Amino acid sequence: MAANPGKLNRRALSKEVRRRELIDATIKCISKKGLGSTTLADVASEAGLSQGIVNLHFKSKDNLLAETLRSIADEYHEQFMQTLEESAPDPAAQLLALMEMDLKPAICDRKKLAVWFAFLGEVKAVPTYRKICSERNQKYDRIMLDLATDVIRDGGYENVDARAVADVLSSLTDGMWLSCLMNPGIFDRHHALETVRHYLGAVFPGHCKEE
Amino acid sequence: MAANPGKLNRRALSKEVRRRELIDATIKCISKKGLGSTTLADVASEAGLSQGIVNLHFKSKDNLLAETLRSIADEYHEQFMQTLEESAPDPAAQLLALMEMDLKPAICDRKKLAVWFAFLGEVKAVPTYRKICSERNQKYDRIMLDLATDVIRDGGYENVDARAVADVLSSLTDGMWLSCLMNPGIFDRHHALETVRHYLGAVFPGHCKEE
Amino acid sequence: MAANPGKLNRRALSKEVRRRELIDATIKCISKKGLGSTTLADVASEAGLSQGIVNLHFKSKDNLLAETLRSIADEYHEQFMQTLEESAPDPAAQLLALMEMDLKPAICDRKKLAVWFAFLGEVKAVPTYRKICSERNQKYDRIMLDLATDVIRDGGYENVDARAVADVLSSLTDGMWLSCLMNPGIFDRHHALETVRHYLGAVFPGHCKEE
Amino acid sequence: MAANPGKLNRRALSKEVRRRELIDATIKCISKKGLGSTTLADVASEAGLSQGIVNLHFKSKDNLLAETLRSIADEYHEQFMQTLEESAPDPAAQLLALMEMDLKPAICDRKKLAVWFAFLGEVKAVPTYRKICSERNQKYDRIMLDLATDVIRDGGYENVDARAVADVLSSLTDGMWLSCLMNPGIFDRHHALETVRHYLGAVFPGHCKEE
DNA sequence: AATGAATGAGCTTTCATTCAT
DNA sequence: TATGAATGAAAGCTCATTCAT
Repeated sequence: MAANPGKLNRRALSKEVRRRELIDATIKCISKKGLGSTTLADVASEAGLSQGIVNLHFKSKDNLLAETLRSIADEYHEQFMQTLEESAPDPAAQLLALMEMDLKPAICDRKKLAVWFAFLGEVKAVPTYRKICSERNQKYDRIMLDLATDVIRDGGYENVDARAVADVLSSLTDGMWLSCLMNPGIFDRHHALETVRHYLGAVFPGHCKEE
Repeated sequence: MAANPGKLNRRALSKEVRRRELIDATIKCISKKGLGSTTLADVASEAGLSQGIVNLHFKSKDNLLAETLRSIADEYHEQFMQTLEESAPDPAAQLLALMEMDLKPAICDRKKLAVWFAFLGEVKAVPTYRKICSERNQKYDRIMLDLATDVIRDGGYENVDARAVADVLSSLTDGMWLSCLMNPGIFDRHHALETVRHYLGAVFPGHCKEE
Repeated sequence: MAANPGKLNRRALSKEVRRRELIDATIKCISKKGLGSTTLADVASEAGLSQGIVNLHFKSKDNLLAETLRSIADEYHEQFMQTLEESAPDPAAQLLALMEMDLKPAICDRKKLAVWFAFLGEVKAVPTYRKICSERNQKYDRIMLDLATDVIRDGGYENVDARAVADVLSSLTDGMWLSCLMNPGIFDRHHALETVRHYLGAVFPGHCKEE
Repeated sequence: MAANPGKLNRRALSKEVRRRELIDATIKCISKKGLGSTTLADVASEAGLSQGIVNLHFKSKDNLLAETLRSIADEYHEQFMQTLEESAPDPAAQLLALMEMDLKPAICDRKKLAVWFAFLGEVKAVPTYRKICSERNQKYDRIMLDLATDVIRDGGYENVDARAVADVLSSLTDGMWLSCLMNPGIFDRHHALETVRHYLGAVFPGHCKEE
């Protein structure tokens, strides 16, 4: 159908590549200067491109920021689902694997966390952000809840509340991330992981022993 | 001693009152429009005063924002210390009281949390903010750690790690606040409190039974 | 007629004193920060008085500046006339005395010259300033011209143009002042005086010999 | 031919040309309104361009002003050097030519002088200005001094001080310019030139006779 | 598709001036 | 008279956006 499908593909690819480059540049800028001080000029300069480039590819700054947030959320989602699969089928192992994932250097990284919390900080004021963030959270909460339910059922922990376990685990992730963001040099990934194990060992003594 | 103490006091007072009004207006604006979209004109207008008023009393916008953050931190600090005193001397009761405090409507309030997280979101980019926030956190962490240590010693929970307990509790607070901020209408204070009790009941079964 | 003449006098005096203080403060400020950067707050602060004081005594900033310029011009005028009298009646001696006066530390002083030239710099844009400055200059030019005419007549320098002599002397003053203003540390009062004598010795060899 | 030729031209202009236009507009504005009353809006409007244009090309107002001063100094420098060359090799002729140049309508022009003295007026307060102005002056003083030395040596005026001659000539220029600036309508270029000749005739009777 | 000069709305900040005390 | 908090107009500057090339 197309006169030059190869060229079209190349073009389409190149367009996607540019968007990727710009989003990456945006992440770098926000991490360095904060959301409030990041300008389109900063982003273009970081990407080694020209002034008007962002409006060309993203139409507006608001759009670029929303896409950047979406991109971060998507990236996390991919990691999350992959971890979930790889650690199947034992729900207890899955829970632990997910918590470990949240502490992996690739995810629990000050630069990325800075961007994530920068957007979180505008959540109440920018409905678009809230939608993206809360959708993400609800999805994971649901999965964590299911896993906790399975562990309880399989392990005979009838008096443990799955909802509470899921909430604590979610909170632990948020809390550890904030700690990592705010106490650079002090925050200890290893120690954080032990805290997670401490909690899981306390509620599921048979399955998750502290090391 | 002073020639005209009454007048002096009134003047000094009035200046402090103005600053208070402007900080309150700032909090309202940030909560409504976000940190990035709050202008000095917004603040002045919210306070019912004129354009130049903020620079008159705070010298610069940056300074106003830092003072606002400090004010929020101070307010929390007061509540924290008061709660600590009122619930003394039982350390287990104190721990629970502090967690309950964090869920009090006056503190776990979307408006205030929005402001708090707005500043947190800029923490990596603005050293001033990080200093204020991390000082605050370290202080409370220390107190929570001491309380947990006391509970463990008094209750004979030799195999429980006080550090881990303190970290989980800190994380729980952050996690619940984020949940409150992001899921208006869904977040349930009572339910959150039960989650806290669920955790404390798990680590300190003799002292903090779930209701 | 006045109910309390003593008090009225004191008031009148004090009012004049305040104006004097404020004009002096203005001169200090302009000399330090320049005409363009001097604010009423600077002036009030320099005078150790409060914000609104200038508008109270001078009605407006423009007025303060005009009065300041007038004050400088008046001060110069007094010195000029006194020098003229004291060196009378020999016109050649008077000419030399006036030129020496222009180099006196009290007049050829970087601080005062800075203020004088600051106003001169706005002469084209501010008619008020031009009026004050050019009236001053015309008057002195006239006197210098008369003195030169007398010297020429008395000394038999028929082929010397009095007009030209007066112009050169006026120019010399301006040029030396500019030199003093721009080359602090390098400008040499003594040397400048010799330059003046060099000129006068050249046109009036019998009367003004170089030393 | 083009749909909007004016607009097209605007964009096509080189960066250097834009800067030139803006400096010219600045000179016009300062000459009209004075240094203290010239705003960036004035400059942009005078250039027929938009508000933000100056900050785009000059980064700041201070920078624009410094560049403007430098441009004026450069322009004078070019004229000076050209005159020096064209009137070589007779030093007496060169001296006279340079003085004549200072009185040329293109240089002894109220508009340009207003700008020059506006900057001079801020010299003590703005070190940048002083540097530009005093560098300029020192260079010309040096050249005048050399020329005077040559005339003295060549003409056998052993008892004339070259330094004094150079200083008088510099002062004459400044004085005549001030006179031109302050006495519009009265100042007479021809008469001023005669004053110069009067002086040169007095010190170098063999070389520079009055006409 | 990409550039970057130009725009202009909107921001922070300064400051002469006013006015209740 | 004197104060200094408050005003509000006007300034310099930033930056998202546009558009001719």
